[in-house]
Amino acid sequence: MRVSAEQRRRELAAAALRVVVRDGVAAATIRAIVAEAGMKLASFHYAYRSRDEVLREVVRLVVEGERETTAAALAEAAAPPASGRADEAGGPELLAALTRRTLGAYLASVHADPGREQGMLELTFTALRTPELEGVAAEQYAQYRGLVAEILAAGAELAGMRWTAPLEELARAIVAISDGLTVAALVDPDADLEPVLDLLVPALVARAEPALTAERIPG
Amino acid sequence: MRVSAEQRRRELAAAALRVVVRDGVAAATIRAIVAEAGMKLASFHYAYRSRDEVLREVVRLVVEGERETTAAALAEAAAPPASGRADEAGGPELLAALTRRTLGAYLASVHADPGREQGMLELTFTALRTPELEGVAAEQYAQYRGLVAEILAAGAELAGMRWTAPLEELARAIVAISDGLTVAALVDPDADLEPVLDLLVPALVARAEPALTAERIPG
DNA sequence: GCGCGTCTGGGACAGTTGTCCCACTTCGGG
DNA sequence: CCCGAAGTGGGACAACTGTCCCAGACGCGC
Repeated sequence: MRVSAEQRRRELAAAALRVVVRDGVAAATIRAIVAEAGMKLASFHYAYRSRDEVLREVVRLVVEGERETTAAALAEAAAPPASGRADEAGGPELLAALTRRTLGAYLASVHADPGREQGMLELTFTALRTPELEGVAAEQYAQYRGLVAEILAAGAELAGMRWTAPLEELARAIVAISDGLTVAALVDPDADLEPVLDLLVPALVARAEPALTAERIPG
Repeated sequence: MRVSAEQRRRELAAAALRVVVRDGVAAATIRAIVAEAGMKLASFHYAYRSRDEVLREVVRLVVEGERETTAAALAEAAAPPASGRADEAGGPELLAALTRRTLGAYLASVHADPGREQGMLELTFTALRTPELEGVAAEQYAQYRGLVAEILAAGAELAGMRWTAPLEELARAIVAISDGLTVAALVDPDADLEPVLDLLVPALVARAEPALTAERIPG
């Protein structure tokens, strides 16, 4: 079977991601990657120049994946409104519920597939230690913050609220909180992190106030 | 020069820690460790059975180090009271300042020596992936939480406050926050994390109330 | 139909790794 | 003083790594 180099690149990157998630970055050798992809060793250097290059691609792949997950999450968050929302629940309470639910969903995904987020953090650390991957980690996290900012904006709109702190600032805080929760969930999968969410979510929502909608301005 | 096996174990563990901090866990090969310690390769297997065994020892070493750092931090936190404290500043404000200062000091240490905390996280992740190191990560974080709980108790006492949430719960949250801030500082060393602290510290202090001291009970 | 460039297969290479071994040195107690 | 045990030195080993090479097979455009 003959496949284009571009197709091969994608398959190899996907295989590399699977290996990283399952066995960790350290185990993601070129041989392990091509085996996962069901290819021959030589095919690798036909598609990529080096191991670092695949890892860079993997990070890109992951960020893209998060983007899709985010989009899905946003759609889902917008779904349950049918049961009546903006009028029934107050803005702040709704925003808190949304924030809470989103963070909770993320945490559930970590519990469901711990290797995934651990692999991501391992990738980040590898990038930080590898000169050839300079800037990859920073870029990865900039993307994360951008995604979170989108979610924040969407959530506020949904709840009829307005953030009183810069979105980038809030996004940075949430990304940090997510990473912290991730490590906590990885190290101690049985721990109940709900109280931690209860502690942190209000701090976030405290940075929002009811938005003045067009309907309410006339008063 | 002839040294005892015990001495050699300590020196090797210390050398291993230096390598992990400077070059990462992946670079901490047996040869790199003995080179760092200025020993011969054979000396290693005379002191340790395997690489995993040193890593386990390194984690223990690190936790001990954190314990000392913590003790020093507690002493320092107790120092500035000479300028008048409990009476001058309100309990909640003081507790907030203490919390803020402690987290800030930790963050400063990450900026001062990024490799150290990255190395610690790498060690944790390695432990999570290595069957021979099962339980090491959980133990490491249990110790962390214990240390933080001590700091919390001391801080509350200093400020004449009382925590209204279980100490273990608060400690878990703070450890998670610290990890999140660590990753943020590692990935983007130039970022200003002060606003994030401003956001999170009040959430913690909100779980404290003025303690009823003996002097105030009579009323 | 066919030639040429694209892609594949298998192997080879040097470097590095963890582990082990055996001859040697050095010390401490008799 | 001297012998046995504790500690040291240097090297060897197989396994594994990233990288590279070259002969061959395939498919597409002419």
